[in-house]
Amino acid sequence: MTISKRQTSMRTHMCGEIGTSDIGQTVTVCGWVAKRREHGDKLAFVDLRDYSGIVQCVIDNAVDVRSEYVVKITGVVRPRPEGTVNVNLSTGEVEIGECVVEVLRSAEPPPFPVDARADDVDENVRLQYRYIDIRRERMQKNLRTRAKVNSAVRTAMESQGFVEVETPMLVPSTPEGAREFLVPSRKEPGSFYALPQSPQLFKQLLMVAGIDRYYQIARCLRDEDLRADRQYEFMQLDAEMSFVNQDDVLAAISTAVIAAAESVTGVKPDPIQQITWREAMERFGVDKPDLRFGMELTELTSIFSSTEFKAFAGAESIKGIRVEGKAEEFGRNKLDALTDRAKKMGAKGLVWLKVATDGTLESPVVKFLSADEQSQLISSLQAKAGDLLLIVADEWSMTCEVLGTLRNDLGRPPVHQGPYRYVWVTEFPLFVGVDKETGQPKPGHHPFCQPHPDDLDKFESDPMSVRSLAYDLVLNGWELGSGSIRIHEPEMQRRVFTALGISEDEANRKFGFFLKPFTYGAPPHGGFAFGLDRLVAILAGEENIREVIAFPKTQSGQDPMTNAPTRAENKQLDELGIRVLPPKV
RNA sequence: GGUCUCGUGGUGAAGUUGGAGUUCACGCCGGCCUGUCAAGCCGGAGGUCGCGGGUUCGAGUCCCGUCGGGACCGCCA
Repeated sequence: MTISKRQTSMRTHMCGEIGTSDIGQTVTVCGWVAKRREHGDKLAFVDLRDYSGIVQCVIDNAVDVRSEYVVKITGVVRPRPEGTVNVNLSTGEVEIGECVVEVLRSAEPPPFPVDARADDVDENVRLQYRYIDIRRERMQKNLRTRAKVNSAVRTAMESQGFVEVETPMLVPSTPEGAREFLVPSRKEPGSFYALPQSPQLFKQLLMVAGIDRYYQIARCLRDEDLRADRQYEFMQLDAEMSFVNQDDVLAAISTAVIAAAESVTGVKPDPIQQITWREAMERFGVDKPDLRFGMELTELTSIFSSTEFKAFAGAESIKGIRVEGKAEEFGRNKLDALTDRAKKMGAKGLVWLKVATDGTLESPVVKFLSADEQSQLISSLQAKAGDLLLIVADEWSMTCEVLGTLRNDLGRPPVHQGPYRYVWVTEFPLFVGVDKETGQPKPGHHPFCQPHPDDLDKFESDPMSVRSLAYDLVLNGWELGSGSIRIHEPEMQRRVFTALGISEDEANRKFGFFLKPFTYGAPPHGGFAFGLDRLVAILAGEENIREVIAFPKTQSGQDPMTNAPTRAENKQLDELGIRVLPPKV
């Protein structure tokens, strides 16, 4: 026996799908009472809700049904009397009359309105009663959007020959990376599994294992502080491919992302453009540029090559942004706040100039700038009367970073506001910064990432300038995910470990179980993973991934509905060989 | 770990230089009502102002601490 998408033995129609074409039919609908309006002994209106929408049922007022009662209503679809059509309701041209009402279950009054008004309710209360919150249109839509994305991604991956393989949730703890959740072993007290931060190790081993193209919609867990775009557990499209170069991986993932976006918006996004990490930093000051607005960083270093102004003289990099028409709006307080922000990020200072109505510059520092410098500044930034100009002179990375942050602060629209601008950022540096303790370079992505073939000659002489075959996918300034071509040759891996200051002993100790399989014939391979929660949130028009997760945790990592995490029973702890320390005072 | 911010009947808010748990809307309970639709009218119930101290004749309001929510920084190879 098969069952239809909607019809069951208890109902013939969905509430929100009843329309004029059903007029005259006897229908049975099931759902929750959204609203009851009483009009004397014999007449009452009941708005019945299921996930598809709301339909008005005309009932005998003697029937006692109240908010959120679960009922089954059988009646005849009929057009509404003239003048009583409700244009705000998809079913507003019809109603169900001659109703027989069966109460399947009574209900307590809900703690908050089960409609858009609950958008203003304290999120903690919504989470405490999440099963009611999810009855609302917004949550129904978001969770169904999520399902559409998952489905589109699966279809796209499978159509490209990827094989879904499930990897374990109980894995060994790995020394690098994010803090892990640990799971105690009962059979071996004192030993622990970790919950996976990602299936990284396993998917690369699947390449050694000849799976060729692997994907998984994988749950990943990281015990790091939560944010609007971060939860302890989150879902990724995780993929890995053999015998590929970077373009192959980008093409495969682009196909999946574009399919996901199209499944939700109905519009197929343009091919995803690419920029290098260097260019992203030069133009936008961040490695996850938001391409929806301009205000790009303008290169000014050469203008001030022989300047008298001490703050600019000898600076490695001088850049500026033009904040269009904001000169008047930014008084002393706001400018001081911007300067503070820049200094907190480590900049020596922030220079601001305003363009007056006569086109001249106004600023405390203008007297230090030559007429030539001033005019070049105005022309380079294409400054016009009423503009505010912000300039930073510092080391290249600091200059970019500070202005990039100010650009986002001053110009960035909410993340979900269209248009959707996807971009691949490629050629990330292989090493980023230096470990404070060891003085050795730190991996930009992870230590198994393939260096850029054009930079191999600089590997030992100038490691910090070596690019990698690592890439990020960015949407509207949100990092969706990242990936790389991996190292598959032990010689190259040794060079990278050496540059990182990891000895052969240490490498074998930390990564042995991972490195050994590579000696048995590892194909060239690369992969990618991107966060589905973030993609769904943006496509659903939400600013917070909690809105697209059925049962999320609060910022402190708790679930107000289940009260997790809870204290373990002594009996359980005994069995696991665990003793809990008294709370720190 | 840090910065900022919020906490007042079930929900959302207002609450003035510190002066009685005061107010508004929704919801809830009861009554009226035959065309409403986030119905309308009448009546009613419902709060340890997150919690604990302090200042004061007097604290929702001021101070200190604490708990909880949120945003951000650190962190997230």
